[in-house]
Amino acid sequence: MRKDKRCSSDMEDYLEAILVLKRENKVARVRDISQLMNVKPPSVASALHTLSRDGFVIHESYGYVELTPEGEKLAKRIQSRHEMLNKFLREILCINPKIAAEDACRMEHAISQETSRKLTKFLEFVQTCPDHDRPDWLKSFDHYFKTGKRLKCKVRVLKQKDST
Amino acid sequence: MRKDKRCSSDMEDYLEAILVLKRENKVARVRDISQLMNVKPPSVASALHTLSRDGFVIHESYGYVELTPEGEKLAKRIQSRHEMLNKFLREILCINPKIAAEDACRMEHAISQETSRKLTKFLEFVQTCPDHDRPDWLKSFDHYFKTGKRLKCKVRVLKQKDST
DNA sequence: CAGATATGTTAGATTTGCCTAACAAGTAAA
DNA sequence: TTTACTTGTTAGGCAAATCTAACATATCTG
Repeated sequence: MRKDKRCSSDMEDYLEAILVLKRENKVARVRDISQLMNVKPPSVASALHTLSRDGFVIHESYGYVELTPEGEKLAKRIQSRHEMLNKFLREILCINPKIAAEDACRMEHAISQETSRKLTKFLEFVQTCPDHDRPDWLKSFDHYFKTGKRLKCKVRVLKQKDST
Repeated sequence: MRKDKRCSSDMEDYLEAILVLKRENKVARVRDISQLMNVKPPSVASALHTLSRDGFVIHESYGYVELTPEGEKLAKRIQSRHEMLNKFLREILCINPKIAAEDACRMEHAISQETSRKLTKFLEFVQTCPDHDRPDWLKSFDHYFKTGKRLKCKVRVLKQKDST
């Protein structure tokens, strides 16, 4: 099995932007990418050249930008990491949304597949928690974060039945 | 209050390496930095120039490398993030140590102060958990990760006393 | 102390990604 | 259809970070 092709964080960001634009507008154009990413059009042109050379996009002069299967796969991976990290930061750590978004943007390029998978599972675990709202320990963490003090832990009582 | 001076992730890595070397060997030399960071000595020289220009290190030709107070403060901040992330990845997510180390290395440059603080608190919370070993929900997460199935949750029983 | 070895520096090339300025192509409207 | 406007491309430059090759300094050892 051939290994996944790789690219720089910067190029990953371009792929992600292209995916977003195609979802929102059906097509991705140089101008839109440029605006979304806060770079000038020539930077986009240059990036597209690189991404095209490496087989992640198809782009003919003055045309729309298309993702290759390889490019789409990578873009989707990046984007799902982005969303997952965002959720983790906001819902578990209660980071303010603006900062969470910025952090997720950078972290998505920093984490391994293993960490990505584990974090995803972690979120799933918390979200499918039998508690109607946030699980008990997460509320307890909130309190700990705000006050530095630990709520009395109900679980403790139960656990003691195992020890004599 | 003046804002903290900033530098690139690459330069942050140099600062961190210098701090590590000073801790281990009392002094930091170009060669050691070069070996620790897997770059060639001229790259170190060039980085030291930059860091020196920006007030993070003091380095006279052929001498040891010293951190300025500013540089030391930043280096310590990076390093504590590094350790914190490492711990989080290993102890909460049970990532294999080698991968955890690599991820921590990259993530330390990606997270904001807010995320850093919250994660630190989160770790503290787990580690000061009344359970003798790992808190209940963490064991439960392990099981969830391995099997995809949720253990019956003892807490649930207790919580029900609050309803109705 | 003098040569050999290790360490550090300088010069200059390369890569990546960004920019501005100038030009080219497409689109819309008079 | 010809002019004006928008969009895209090319050329060329800059900054960061890396490298190799060549040179300089320091240190060790006979």
